Amino acid sequence: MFNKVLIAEDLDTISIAIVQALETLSITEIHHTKYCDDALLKLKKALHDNVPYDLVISDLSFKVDHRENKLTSGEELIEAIKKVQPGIKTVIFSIEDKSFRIKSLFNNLGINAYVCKGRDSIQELQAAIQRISNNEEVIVSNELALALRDKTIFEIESYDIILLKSLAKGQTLDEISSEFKDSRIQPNGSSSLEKRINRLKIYFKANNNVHLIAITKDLGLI
Amino acid sequence: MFNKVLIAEDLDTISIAIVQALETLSITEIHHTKYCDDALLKLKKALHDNVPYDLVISDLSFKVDHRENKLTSGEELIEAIKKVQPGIKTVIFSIEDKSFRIKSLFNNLGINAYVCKGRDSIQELQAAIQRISNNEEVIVSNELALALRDKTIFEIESYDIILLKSLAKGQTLDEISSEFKDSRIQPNGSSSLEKRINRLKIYFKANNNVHLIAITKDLGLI
DNA sequence: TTTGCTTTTACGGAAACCCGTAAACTTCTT
DNA sequence: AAGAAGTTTACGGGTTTCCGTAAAAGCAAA
Repeated sequence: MFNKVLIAEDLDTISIAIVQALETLSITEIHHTKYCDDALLKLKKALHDNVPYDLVISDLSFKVDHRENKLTSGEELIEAIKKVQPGIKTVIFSIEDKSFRIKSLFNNLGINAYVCKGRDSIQELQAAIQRISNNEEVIVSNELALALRDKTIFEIESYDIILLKSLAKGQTLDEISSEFKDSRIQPNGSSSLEKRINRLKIYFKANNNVHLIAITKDLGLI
Repeated sequence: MFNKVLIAEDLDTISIAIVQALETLSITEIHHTKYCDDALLKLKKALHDNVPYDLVISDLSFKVDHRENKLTSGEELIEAIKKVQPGIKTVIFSIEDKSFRIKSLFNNLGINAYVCKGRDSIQELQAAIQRISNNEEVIVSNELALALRDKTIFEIESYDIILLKSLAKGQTLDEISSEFKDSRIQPNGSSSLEKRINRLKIYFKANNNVHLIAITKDLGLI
């Protein structure tokens, strides 16, 4: 089992429960931060002092408040952590249940487990930690496993995200077209943009641009 | 101080912390449910047995799972509760921080306090409960108080919400027009709909319909 | 270099939007 | 009952989206 664990979770209510859950796993050193920046700092310090953490458990979204922070999300935090301590084990513990986003967490960040906050998430979290410490393979909490195996999930590129965000900002196709030309983003012909949007509309079963933006916003894609 | 309190909160991690917070206020009877339907049932039972609850603390959003539920949100739960036990005190404890929505909770549901889940929410929750038990007036957790006093907040009617939701569903103005005629919603001329949408676009500084929907979705209005 | 395939771009017409103006209808006052 | 004020609807024309077709450009294999 792990010895030293770092928790990044802003909600006081939740962090209490996580700490309790870890204590029952007889983990001796449990540290907790409410901000991503603090978590990275603690991790660097521990590494420097030769008493590194074995495991990080992080939320995805952190509330913004008066404090200025460099890292504003769990994704950014994990990315930064992997740069300074690539071998560390990571668990995401979040309310997010959109398969799109979770899939990208495994693919892009290489997390070891994803546990979805829910009605029995403490058990799931404990089980996930157990399995990671036994070096079992990547772990997804129950209901999500199915969604992720679904290979039909359309591969949305960052290009599509930029395009959708531009639309959501109220720009016309011509405006987006010239913006893309300025930023050297291709394809940038207004006709190609149309075609790309059309692909998205077909995939998401959207009647028109308004519908498309509503759907992708609901999915948390933009 | 209250004697008998009911908590409706789906996330196991959070409910643990709430229960602990209430225990330190020396509240003797604390009950907890993970589903809105169960909460209403418990409340009815207690009322029938002549040992009613004094206070309800509820989350706003509840995860959907395998179970079929009549009540799917904290709003619906509070509304149902007020029908069977109008005098009961109610607190909403949620992550939601959109002033539009919170304002409507006070106006439409008549809740006694709104506490926003955050980095120091346990203290705030305890303070709110204290104040309610002393019969002090309506309570909003700190940062929100300012937003709510802002009288400039545009009065969005339910008509506007329906209109925006129809747009977000991808319907055209003509489709919405005939739908409104069927549902006896007025005004329903496609020209009037345009005018109304235009008012919203001016208020929200939206360039076009796509932009308008993106903005209002971000605000949690739809 | 040619051939075939894919991607990108261009074009054109129909539909939906955007926006201003004006007519028709309500409602209220006198 | 007539007029004023406000609301709802109709209409017209410019812009943008929407959608099909086709040309141009890029690329790989022969």
